[in-house]
Amino acid sequence: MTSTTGPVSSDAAGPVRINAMERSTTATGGGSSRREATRQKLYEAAVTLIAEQGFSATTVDEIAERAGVAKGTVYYNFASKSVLFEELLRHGVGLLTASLREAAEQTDLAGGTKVDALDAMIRAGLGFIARYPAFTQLYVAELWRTNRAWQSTLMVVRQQVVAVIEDVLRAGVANGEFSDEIDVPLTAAALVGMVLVAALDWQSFQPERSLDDVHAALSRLLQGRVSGSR
Amino acid sequence: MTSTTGPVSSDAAGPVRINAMERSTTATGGGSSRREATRQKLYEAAVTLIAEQGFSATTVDEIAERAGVAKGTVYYNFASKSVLFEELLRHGVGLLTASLREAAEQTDLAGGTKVDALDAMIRAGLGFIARYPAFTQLYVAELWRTNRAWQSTLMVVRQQVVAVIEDVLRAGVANGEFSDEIDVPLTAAALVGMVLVAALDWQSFQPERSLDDVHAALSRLLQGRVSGSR
DNA sequence: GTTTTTGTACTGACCAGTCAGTTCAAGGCG
DNA sequence: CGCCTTGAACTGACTGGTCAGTACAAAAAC
Repeated sequence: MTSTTGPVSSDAAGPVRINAMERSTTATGGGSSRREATRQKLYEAAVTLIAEQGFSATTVDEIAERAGVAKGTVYYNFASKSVLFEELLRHGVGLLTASLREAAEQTDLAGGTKVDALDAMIRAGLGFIARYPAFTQLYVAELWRTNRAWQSTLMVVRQQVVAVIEDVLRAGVANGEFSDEIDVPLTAAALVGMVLVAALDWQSFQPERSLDDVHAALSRLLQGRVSGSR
Repeated sequence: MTSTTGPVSSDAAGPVRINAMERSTTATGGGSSRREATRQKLYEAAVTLIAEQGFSATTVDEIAERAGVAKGTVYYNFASKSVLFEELLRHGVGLLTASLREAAEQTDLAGGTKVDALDAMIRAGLGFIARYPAFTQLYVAELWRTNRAWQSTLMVVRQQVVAVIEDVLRAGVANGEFSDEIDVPLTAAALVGMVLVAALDWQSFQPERSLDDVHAALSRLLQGRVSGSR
């Protein structure tokens, strides 16, 4: 019921503000809010359970129980366990990319450099991970799996995240702020990894640190202020 | 049978040089080589299957079949599926840390700086991942799981990897090469993440790139040569 | 009166772990 | 050498349990 569990927290009683991806809820365009509330509860329950145990080890009965809902309801709302998971993934990644893109845009509007934009995106990424740790865990754990039914969903979802960063890197190269010798895709992947792993480590092994601490450490690394004492 | 699958390749016909952890193979002190060969086959089979599908989705029957061995043999050699997995983890991480540590030492002996050492470790890490991609996948996917039977094994194993890097960072701070304001644990985690994620991305999504390419990109990032055109 | 949820019961597949029995390899012995 | 013994290593059918997904009648909710 409480939030802090996943990327699906929005007030269940309020109007629907999910980034639309439903097949065709109803013709009215609003979508039944009762149904939507149930889905939210299922997302929240599923995201934590799957993050903790993995997809296969998590049972539909568990998800239903944690969501406070009958098992039949799960199947009334989602075609299968896998479909529930895929929609969860898409939903969460939508939130993440929106957050990153917004951070980059804000910096642009404020007349910041591209380094500033990257920095702001690091902060936004950390903020997202702090708010939705379970989702992040699940994302990392499933992203590099091959041989899985939802391979294609995973590819799409990865590309969305990386693309946001690649855009900023390319813009920086174009305006001369970054070396034109940087490898855009690899650097983007490395940056994602840096933030992801540092943040997960932070959450799992030293949760007492503040977001600012973590941000400062990563920012220093990004700007090459590691070598050179002082 | 071929290697390239996991951190468990050594020639099965050769003398036993496994990092010892056997209960009490025989009194002769050598350990049955037949048994050891079977274990190797099981490790190899398990590492790829678990990397592809995850621990829970991989069945003991599958592992046995891929290893060309009967199911009972798995249980003759390992107390349970989880134990097999834990020993696999420990074995692989042992190889990784040895490789990292060696890279750092070599640099030291050659009179290199600590930045050089980090650079050499990045290269060693990339080499390891290229040789044992399945193990790396599995490591990343399982490392941040909570609520799991092998929590403690995971903690130990993580600490071993991070410690190698932290040591170099601390040495660099001590000799004035690095700023004394860097956050050692966080920076170490970030570096691990940078290498891990960039390498997995490389393997999964742009395998045509050479190790040198990837190394160059990460090295540039490490040394802050991203900003500044040229 | 239509949509959504509930609760319970059921099915069929799948799977971790077991165990009684078989094979292997190495040493002893005639 | 060929034969036997012994214990370690291996086998694979079997068991007990679990779980995804189904079915459906009755109750809420709207």
